[in-house]
Amino acid sequence: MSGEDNLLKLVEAEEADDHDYLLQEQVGFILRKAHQRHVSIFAARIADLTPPQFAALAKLRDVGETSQNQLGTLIAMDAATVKGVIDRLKARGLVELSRHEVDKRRLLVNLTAEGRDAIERLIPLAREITQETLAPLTNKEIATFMKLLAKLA
Amino acid sequence: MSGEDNLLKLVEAEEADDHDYLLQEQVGFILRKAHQRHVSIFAARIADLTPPQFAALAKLRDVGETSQNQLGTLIAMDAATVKGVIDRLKARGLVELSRHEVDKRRLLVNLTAEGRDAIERLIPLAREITQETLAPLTNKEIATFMKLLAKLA
DNA sequence: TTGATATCATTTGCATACGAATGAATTTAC
DNA sequence: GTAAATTCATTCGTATGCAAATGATATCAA
Repeated sequence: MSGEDNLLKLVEAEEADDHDYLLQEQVGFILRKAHQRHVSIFAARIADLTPPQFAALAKLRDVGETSQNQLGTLIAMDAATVKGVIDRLKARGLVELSRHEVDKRRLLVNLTAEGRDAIERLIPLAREITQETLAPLTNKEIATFMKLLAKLA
Repeated sequence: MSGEDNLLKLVEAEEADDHDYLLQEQVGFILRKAHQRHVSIFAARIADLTPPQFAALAKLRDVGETSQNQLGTLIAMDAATVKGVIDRLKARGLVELSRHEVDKRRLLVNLTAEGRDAIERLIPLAREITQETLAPLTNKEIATFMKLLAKLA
């Protein structure tokens, strides 16, 4: 029996023997590998920033000053994770922090001039990263894939 | 202009103004979110094991005793990462380690009886995790998606 | 055979990622 | 108006994930 038959079997929820559970056909495993490949492509093109750091800068460019928590929501990071990311961007002078004047719980984050320069400079590279990540697909496949992937995210 | 128009624009490599770079349309960002969602589904169904730990056990079940390095290759983990995963499985008595008799560099990893019981018990849950992860798609969409995702991984 | 390479594993350092607990500030409910 | 609940941020602990450096062993090549 071929791997594709196994996939079909699983999809159709037919009986599947426990002894032919194949890790390499599970969506979670392949999703993890696809993500790894993307991160590797990213690192090759943008060496001095990680994808989460880039995401924070790109989103700040998009929405302007926001609270750390709100930024985390926008880029799908929990509070603990976003704190680390912002701390490191701050240490490098790419963002600046301030307290919200009315709601004193909130920590406002904004791009510095240097941070704005950096993100503007990096966006063309990010477009190339997207292209390279999707390079194994035709344009038509890309459109299909992005539509389906979005449903899973 | 709609988001889909932006996507189309990007796919077709037409000119794209730098001021409308949208993070939430980039494949890397959505891939990261889809992966996060899968991990969350996994944790809800299998609380006492992480996806990488499960992958190690499932692959050992598949191939039998192997070197730590080889196992890492099979489950797409570098040497440093796989060491941590195996150490934790060993601490819980799910795998056992031994030295290769001929090649003394190699550290052989194998399931214990307890490890084998665990993975056999978990495989049905893993099938459910796959199903739930893919639940937003129809069967036809699943087949398409898995085919395209595999090309990117 | 021995010197250069390559492989296997380990360790260190850094960066996500998230659950859980905590404290401060705000909002809601009554 | 106050007590309860919620929100925002921080901290801690654990677990990937990977680059780089190191040491031990094995293989290759001259």
